[in-house]
Amino acid sequence: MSLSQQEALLSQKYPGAEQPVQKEGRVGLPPLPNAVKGKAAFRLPPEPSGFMTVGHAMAFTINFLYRQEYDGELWLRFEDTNPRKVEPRYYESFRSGSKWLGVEWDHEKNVSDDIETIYAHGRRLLEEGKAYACSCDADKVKKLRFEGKACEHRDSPADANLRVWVELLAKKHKEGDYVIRFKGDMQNVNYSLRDTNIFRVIDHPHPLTGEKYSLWPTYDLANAVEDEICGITHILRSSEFRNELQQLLREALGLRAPEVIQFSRFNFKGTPVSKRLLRPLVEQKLVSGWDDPRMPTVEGLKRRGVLPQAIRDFTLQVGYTKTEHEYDWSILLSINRKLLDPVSKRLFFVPDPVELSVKGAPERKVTIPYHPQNDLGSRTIQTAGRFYIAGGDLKAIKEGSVFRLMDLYNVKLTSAGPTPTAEYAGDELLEGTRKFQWATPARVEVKVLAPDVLFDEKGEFNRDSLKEVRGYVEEAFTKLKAGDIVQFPRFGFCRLDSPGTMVLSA
RNA sequence: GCCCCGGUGGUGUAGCCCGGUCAAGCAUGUUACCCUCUCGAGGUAGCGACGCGAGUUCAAAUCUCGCCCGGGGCACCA
Repeated sequence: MSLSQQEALLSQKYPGAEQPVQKEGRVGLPPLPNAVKGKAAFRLPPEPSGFMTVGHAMAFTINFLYRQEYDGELWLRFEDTNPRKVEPRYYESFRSGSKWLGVEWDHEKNVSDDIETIYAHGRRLLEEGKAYACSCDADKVKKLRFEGKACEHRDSPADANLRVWVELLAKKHKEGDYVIRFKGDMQNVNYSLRDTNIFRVIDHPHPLTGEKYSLWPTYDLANAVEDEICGITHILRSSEFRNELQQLLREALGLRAPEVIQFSRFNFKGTPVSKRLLRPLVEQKLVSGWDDPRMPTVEGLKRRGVLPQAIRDFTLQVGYTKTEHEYDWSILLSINRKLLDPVSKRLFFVPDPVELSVKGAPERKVTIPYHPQNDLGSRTIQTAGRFYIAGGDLKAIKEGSVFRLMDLYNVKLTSAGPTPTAEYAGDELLEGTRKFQWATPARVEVKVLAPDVLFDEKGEFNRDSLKEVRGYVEEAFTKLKAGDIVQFPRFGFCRLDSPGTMVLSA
């Protein structure tokens, strides 16, 4: 059948079908399966074993956005069941980072608060013969697990297991002497289901509970119980977490099963989020710390002048998928620029400054608005015959040609030598003249740090990841407060980091 | 090795479930021009992609199979 015949048949059988409506692309995050408005609960489950990164920020944002959309509840829950990894400063990092981001949570808790409840569930598994105490050493466990064979402890009677359990709670056993294993299936293709450990002794003080407990639940049990306690309906998390074991534990304990939506980790090209890669940089002092503006930590991004709204908009725009991805900083920074543009004061910055004396320069007191369109106030500058302009700008100008000192007047370069001179060339705005920003002798010296990716394409540390540009800024710079972001025209948006030091955002 | 899960322009994503509206949308990037006393922001136009192969079908980015490539899991970590 030819196309025209098909069309004829179509309009005959289904009149109107030949004028299809354009489908609209999805805007925002996709709807959640089985989500009921007003009855959804989500969770932010960081392990406080490192600083909050963009990866966390994005995952948190997704959960928060859904909380808003479904009018649900959001838990900030610290997964602190490994006292050896957890530190107080990291809890705070997630709290302050989330606040900064604008992610508001309704409830906050630590898994370590609920150890007794988790013990109760563990005890039940033991009583019901669904778990057992095992004293095999780690190597033996591994070997038997690989072979798909059970050890002699699997069939211990419940009261014998309970006896060990009580001893464990009373700290009668050292680390490694016993573990509690959940009876799964020693033949399962998934090794993690072959009688996984759900409790182990960790002989190390916990930052919150001190020496009170030494028997700690592992992640899967803790999570299954906690999600029940919090009434979580939807779990949105990245795909390095497995679900089968938790599901089995829920069944064994009669707990509800939340919806689970998984997505790939949020990676940025040249800036991995992984602690394994980042820690050596900090330890070897290749970066100034975890809050270095090159770092993908929330503190790093903040110092770089990335606005919380930019992270939110970015997250909304890229969404989440199961595809592996490596984001380019350009999208985030582009969003950031658009947010910054209408609210950032313009200040003249002269990199690599060269002194320029202008003959016949009229003394002026110019008032220049801080923003070309929006009312952000203005500053007044007193000018005489001495200026500074950028070395790079000067090179672009031939002797005898005219350029304009932005927002001031025109000037003709009379000598380009090592001590360049110019002469006043009228106020009238001439079409096609180059316009350069400038500074007067009342200028302030600044250093601008320009962050770049931490790793090059070969995966090696980028030695050139923090370029430094020195120059002069006009006097109004002294009125800025730490954290203020301004635009240096023809240079970029910069954030005042510390006295005399700016960080280039983009 | 075993078990999952993915592959749409340089980058990110929409579309895939329910085949035709897709000679593939949007953003970023890039090029040119317009606007602007900024190389920012804004505007207009251009560039650029369905991993490969087979099958089903009148019709495949979309369904099926095989292959290739990538990621993750296989802890007394979370």
